[in-house]
Amino acid sequence: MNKPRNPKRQAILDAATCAFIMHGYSGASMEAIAEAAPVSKPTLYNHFKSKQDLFAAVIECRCEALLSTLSSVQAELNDPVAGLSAIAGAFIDLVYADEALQLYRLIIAEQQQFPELGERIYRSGPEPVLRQMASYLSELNARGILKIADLETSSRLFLDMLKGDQHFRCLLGLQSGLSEAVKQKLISTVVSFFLKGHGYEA
Amino acid sequence: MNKPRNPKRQAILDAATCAFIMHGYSGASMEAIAEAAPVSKPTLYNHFKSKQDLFAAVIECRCEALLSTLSSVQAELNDPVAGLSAIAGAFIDLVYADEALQLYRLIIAEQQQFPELGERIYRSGPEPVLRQMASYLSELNARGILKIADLETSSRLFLDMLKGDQHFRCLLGLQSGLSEAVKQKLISTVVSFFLKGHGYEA
DNA sequence: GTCTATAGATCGATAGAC
DNA sequence: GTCTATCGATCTATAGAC
Repeated sequence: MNKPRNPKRQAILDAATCAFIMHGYSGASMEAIAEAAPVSKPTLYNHFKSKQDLFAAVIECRCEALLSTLSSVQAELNDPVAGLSAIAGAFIDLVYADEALQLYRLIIAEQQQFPELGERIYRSGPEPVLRQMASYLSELNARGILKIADLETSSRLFLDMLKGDQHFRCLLGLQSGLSEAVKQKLISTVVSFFLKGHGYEA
Repeated sequence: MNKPRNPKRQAILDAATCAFIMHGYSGASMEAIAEAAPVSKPTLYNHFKSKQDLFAAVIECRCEALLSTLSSVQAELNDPVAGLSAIAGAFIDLVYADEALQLYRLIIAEQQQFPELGERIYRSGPEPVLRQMASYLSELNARGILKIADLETSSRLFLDMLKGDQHFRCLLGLQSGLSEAVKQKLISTVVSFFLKGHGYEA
């Protein structure tokens, strides 16, 4: 449908992404987006038939960009401390990234205006991560390293501790991310706590 | 400054609260708020000098309403399972309440427009809860029931597990809250996991 | 204090020339 | 496809009568 390389279209998408992130859906005007692109309004409406259409395209684009970083986490199976730490590190890098935080804000903000958006995002973002985590824990179970009864719940708790209050503080603008030192401390604390809670002896 | 009992002012605040929650700051119009109150626009501008002023008043009002429910959690000190479960239950009731979820969405959404808002909310909401939690854990330490090295971190992890992925799903509109059964299961899982992770034997 | 009426600006979206 | 110019609606905020 869309020509893959259309510089104007991409310029519009970039300007719109910036505008929606900065001012929200209602706060961003098509006029300002066209001016920032920079194209005229009719050109804008040539590429996207409406404001809603443009917004959907922006969300889709951001989602793909974020998910592409998710794929390759090589998880060590013999050393659960190293394996869980690697997963934790990748997860933190993903959800604390500036672009991710901006996307979080935008989706949560417009959930009332676009009810189907939240579900689509969750299915294509957090849910795959949860499955990947449960799958890794299942492997640890199979090797007799851990004995976890409820894989999904344990996966959730593990990720929740990594994306908890600190993440909320980022969403509120109290911090802009996690320093490397804080990140490493968080990972080691959560991993050791998680393993101890599941009866693993180091 | 403000007369404590002003029915019109309260009607405006109620209408504005509803409008901001439903459509966000930019999406809610002073015209619609005045119509819903119902008062005329000049009356509205008599009570609140601008849209920003009205928004600040709405946030303040909601914050007070939510914090008033926070105060009285009687924590059992001899039985950590019962004590932690009580705290967990109150915390869940607080953050999963419809009004709280709506407030979360609104604050996160408008963080870019009102940068100081996030900090004020955090200082008057999550931070006191964190202190209360740390204070309780400190008491358990003093009685020799637990041996927690980092009270703040442990408090955070405990609360994070209660307000994690499920809370995020609520913010995205995938669920409207927690059923009583899910809530009880979450509490018992988290409490036992937390105690085990800190070396407590039941 | 409260209303009707409206100013002044800006919004999303479009018509028509090139 | 891209532009200039503009429509019709709606927005925040205010002037003036009661």
